[in-house]
Amino acid sequence: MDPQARYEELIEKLHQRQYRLTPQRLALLHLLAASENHPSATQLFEKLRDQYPTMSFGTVYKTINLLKEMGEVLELGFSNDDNHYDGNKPYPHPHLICTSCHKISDTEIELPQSLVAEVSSTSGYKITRNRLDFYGLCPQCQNKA
Amino acid sequence: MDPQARYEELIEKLHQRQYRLTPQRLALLHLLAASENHPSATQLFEKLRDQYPTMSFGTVYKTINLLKEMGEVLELGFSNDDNHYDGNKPYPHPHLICTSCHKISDTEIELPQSLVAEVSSTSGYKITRNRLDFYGLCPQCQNKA
DNA sequence: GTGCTTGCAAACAGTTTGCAGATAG
DNA sequence: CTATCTGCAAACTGTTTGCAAGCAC
Repeated sequence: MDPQARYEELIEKLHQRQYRLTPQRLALLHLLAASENHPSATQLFEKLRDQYPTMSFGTVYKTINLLKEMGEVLELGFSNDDNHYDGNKPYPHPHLICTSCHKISDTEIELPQSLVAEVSSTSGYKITRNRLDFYGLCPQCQNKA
Repeated sequence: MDPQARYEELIEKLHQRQYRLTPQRLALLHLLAASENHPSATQLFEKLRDQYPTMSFGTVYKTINLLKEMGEVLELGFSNDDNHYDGNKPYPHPHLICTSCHKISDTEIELPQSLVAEVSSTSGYKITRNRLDFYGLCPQCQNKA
């Protein structure tokens, strides 16, 4: 989705729930609406601090958690690394993660729904979401080697 | 693989690298060789403490990290929850995670290799491993509802 | 004006590290 | 005998929480 349209959509959704649209929140929404690079909380914090020198991690996390509860941001959690966020496509989708430069990209393909159905029927689980990550070397890092 | 056979295989692999086979390590290997329930470090620690009251987290983690370096244990990291381990099938394979009772199970199906090939060719990545988790309600938790 | 939000600092949880004493080989 | 391992405690990192002051509405 177009980042600007997504930004306006996020504002509208916060407004509907009567959450306050502070300048700090608007700036964070703007970053998350264009988050195809899947930034971490630290990366978001650092960009926001340029505009708002008093910006704190607490504020970043509180707003992100608000959006998570609303289902409007996808959190990609890792055990070692810090979490990364996608506010443009908040629904589960597969990712490519470069093991050298650590960048996170979307894939062009989706997890086939038939596979989900097969797992559901063989296991008896009522499957609600999934997480699929591919780890490897991105084209640029292959050339560096 | 049969847990007893896997246990002996792990002992042999540590022996080959001239790591010392302390009683604490053997007990941990024994648990990990039969880890179809994907225990966390805390769960492993608690079971080990029954046999070795002086057992510490440091020891558990140090041995797990040794096995990780050797590629003999699969670590399933989560951002909120603690990490879980599989020493029986140390290679990547899809998991089912119950969102109610939080148990982790293996699936009967594998991620199709054709899908990996497709992602690799459309993205140009040299893919080395993957992670696939399905979240949902297990059959038992569906009945409780 | 009201009460949600910010900003700061302290708390928190899981994991890692450092070091002295213990022990496998 | 000696290098590695254990066990303890402190350090570390990313995230969460509590509270007083600030500001959106």
